[in-house]
Amino acid sequence: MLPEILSRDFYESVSATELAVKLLGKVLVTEIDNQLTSGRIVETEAYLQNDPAAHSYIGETARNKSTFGPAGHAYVYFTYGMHYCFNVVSQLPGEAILVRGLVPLTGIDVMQRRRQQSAIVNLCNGPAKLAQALGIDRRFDGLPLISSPIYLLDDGFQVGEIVTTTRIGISKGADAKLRYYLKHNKFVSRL
DNA sequence: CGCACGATGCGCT
DNA sequence: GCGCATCGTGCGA
Repeated sequence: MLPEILSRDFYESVSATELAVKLLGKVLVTEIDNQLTSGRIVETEAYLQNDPAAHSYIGETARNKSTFGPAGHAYVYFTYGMHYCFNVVSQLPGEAILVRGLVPLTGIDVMQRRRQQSAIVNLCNGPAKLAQALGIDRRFDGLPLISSPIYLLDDGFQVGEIVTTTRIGISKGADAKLRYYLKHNKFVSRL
């Protein structure tokens, strides 16, 4: 099939956990200063309502505002004083899907330059790495994922077996199994 | 290889 | 002040 930009309905018609699974295999694209970069999503995490690990758990603030906005928009946050991470906002207020791993597809030379890293396996295997590789920063927070400079594509790719585990790098809500990744994929951030 | 830790900004208590 | 949905390096085995 011809690649299609995912429509509003894709994001609105499912729960956050379903969306986290449906995003696997889709292609994340950015176009910045005429530079096209893209990668296939192989790892996601769901952050839910009443979820102590979610940024929205404390209620709406300036930082997490985008997670309370429309589904299918970006939530980009800054952390550890140097890293950005990219999420897809889901339907219910405060819910979002963190994208943690991509297979680099287009613009690998651009990603290598942005990351100061030549090994392809190290370009997008982690949430802050893929944000840097695709040039995603604070300017992308709240943008709809429907057109340049950032959007998602369905190119008909069929995912194989999906593994479900606990989420990475959190202390509260650590036993919820809300992380999803494609089995045997080397661009997953951690096994 | 694995583990420990420092970098570094900012939102919240 | 503290702690963070991270990453890279440096050390020891």
